[in-house]
Amino acid sequence: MPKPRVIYWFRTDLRLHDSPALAAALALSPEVLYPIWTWDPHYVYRARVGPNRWQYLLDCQNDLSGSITKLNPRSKLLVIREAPQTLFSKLFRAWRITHLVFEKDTDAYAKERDDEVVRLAREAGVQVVVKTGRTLYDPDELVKMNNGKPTMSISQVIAAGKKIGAIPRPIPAPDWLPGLGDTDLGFEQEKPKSEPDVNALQRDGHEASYSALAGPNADFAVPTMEELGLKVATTPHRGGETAALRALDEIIANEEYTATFEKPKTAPTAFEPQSTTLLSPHMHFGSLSCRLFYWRAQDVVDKHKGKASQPPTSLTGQLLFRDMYFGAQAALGFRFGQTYNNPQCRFIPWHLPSKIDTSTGMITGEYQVDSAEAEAHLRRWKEGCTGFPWIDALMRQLKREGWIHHLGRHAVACFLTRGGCYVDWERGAEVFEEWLIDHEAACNIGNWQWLSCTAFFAQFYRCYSPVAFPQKWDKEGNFVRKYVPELARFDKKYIYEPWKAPIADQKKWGCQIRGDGSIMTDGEMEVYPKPMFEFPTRRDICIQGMKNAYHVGLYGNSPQVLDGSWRRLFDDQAEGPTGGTEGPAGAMVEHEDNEGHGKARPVAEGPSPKHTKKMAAGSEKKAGHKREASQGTLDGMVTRKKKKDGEVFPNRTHFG
DNA sequence: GCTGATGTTGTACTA
DNA sequence: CTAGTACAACATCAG
Repeated sequence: MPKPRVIYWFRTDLRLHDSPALAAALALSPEVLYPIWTWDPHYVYRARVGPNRWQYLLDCQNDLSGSITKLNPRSKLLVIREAPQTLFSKLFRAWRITHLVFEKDTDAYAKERDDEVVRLAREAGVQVVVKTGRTLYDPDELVKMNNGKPTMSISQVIAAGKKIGAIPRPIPAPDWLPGLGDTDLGFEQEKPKSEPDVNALQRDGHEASYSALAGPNADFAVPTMEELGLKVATTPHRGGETAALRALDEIIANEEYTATFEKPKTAPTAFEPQSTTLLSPHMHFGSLSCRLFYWRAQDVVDKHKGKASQPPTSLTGQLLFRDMYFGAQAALGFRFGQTYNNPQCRFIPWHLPSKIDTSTGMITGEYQVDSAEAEAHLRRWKEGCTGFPWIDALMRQLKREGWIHHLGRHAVACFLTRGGCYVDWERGAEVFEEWLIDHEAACNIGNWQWLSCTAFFAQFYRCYSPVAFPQKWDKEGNFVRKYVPELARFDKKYIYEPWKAPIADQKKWGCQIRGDGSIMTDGEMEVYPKPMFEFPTRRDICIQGMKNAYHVGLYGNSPQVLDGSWRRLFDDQAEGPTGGTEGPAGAMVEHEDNEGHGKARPVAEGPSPKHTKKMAAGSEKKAGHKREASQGTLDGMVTRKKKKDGEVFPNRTHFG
């Protein structure tokens, strides 16, 4: 029996420690082991990735390659520049591969890609070994133990996890690796389609990702930012397993911090050092095993029984939330990333809704500009010139550094969606996807749904104020002073609402408050924009809009959402109709032009007559429900049809 | 099916 | 400065 010739396919597991998949590869006692990375055009052209996350990936790859070489001088990470879907068949043949091993990934795209690669392996007679290692529990297992349903609350995760059993203890890194075999390729590179390219703006140089299979020097080296044509990264955060393990050691060494950590009590205004661990980007790239993190934290908690914090607020609780989002994504697939056709998402008629591809039922990546005002709000939010220093400081930190505190994410997400701009959460999620170094599709999508009260969370009347909230954490405004330096000299009395400062003081402190962000300076004087709306007014409008949408009671898979007839159930100009004229499923709906959409007004108390008149067909009244009792006069109120098991996923459209 | 408590992370006001 | 309360009101969970 000849010894196995193994490809170990690195993806989001850029580490040697606690890797069940790598251990499984070594357990085959291979003759040769090829550690490879496939430079996937999906991430180069289709997924939104900014320079900071690219840099972080390269950090991880360089560190990993170095660590591999330390274990065997005749090995390193081989970066191969072709789509895995076209590469593998050729690679199996060229290197006479017998086994392909990789870590399981339940991300919607990854699942589709891996299914295809597994198919190619079968075709080539190559055995495939897949192991879980990305989450505490296997997300598919978690869903199974949750009665086949997406995990939508932390108690469901804990209950399902109990049924699965103990979270495995981490396994040590290998102390040796087999060497590479012959690395001749002997086949042509299939160049990927570079259009459409959502990342064109991330580059300022010539894009040469696919110059040659093994790179410009034919040595399989990790690319450089320059080579990829990417703009220079501005993040101070560096990736790599070595840095990750060092950071974890430092955190765990502080037993008090580790044992008593409570997320809601960590300051979103803290910087140098931050109040949370900053381990999330390491877990995204797999340069840190979440199970190593879990057990090192849990061991400290066990040692300090009694005074230690508990899930969900503790450190281990944060990891359980991560598993919850992975479980929801694993159950829903691509639908998880959009409201349209997602049974878990409440339907809210946000501004700037996604365009839908009617043949697939998927969002296209483009959106309808139903309101010029909302479009301006989105642009100013993204660029950090809303005129609210707390929001702008966070967005500027996000753009520059690729990371902001979890509660800061709450603040800007609430502000963009249900607590200010009434813009679709999918727009915000796209910006985070582009800029976060720890962008994890499942967690990002889940958190945006949470904050926008689309799924997971529903208390829309709890609304973050861009003034009161940061005041609670940082009375001096030091965070704002760092990231919005033009306000650095303002008195703390005005630091979160500088437009209230007298003109004379503004001049004295070297910054005028005027304009919409398009003017940055005026001679010697700096300029910071006026707030783009009066927040208390907008908050009230948004809360009324949310209340109204909740009353209408549609979900992403409601027939009226699928065919576009939902518009008839919402008042024109009440916050917020989209004013669009194209139905998502191509259904043209009669609809007056929403002229002057700038002036949204709060809807009257309770649902308007329109809602009582036009019920959502397919919904039914909840007789005797206390919500109806409290609104007794509103006889047409519609609520969600109670779903029974098996009804959650109507097989209405085809996916994948 | 009902009730009451709870839900990682609100605000504004009062005492 | 901190603790408690009303605000207006959602979904889930335990019993």
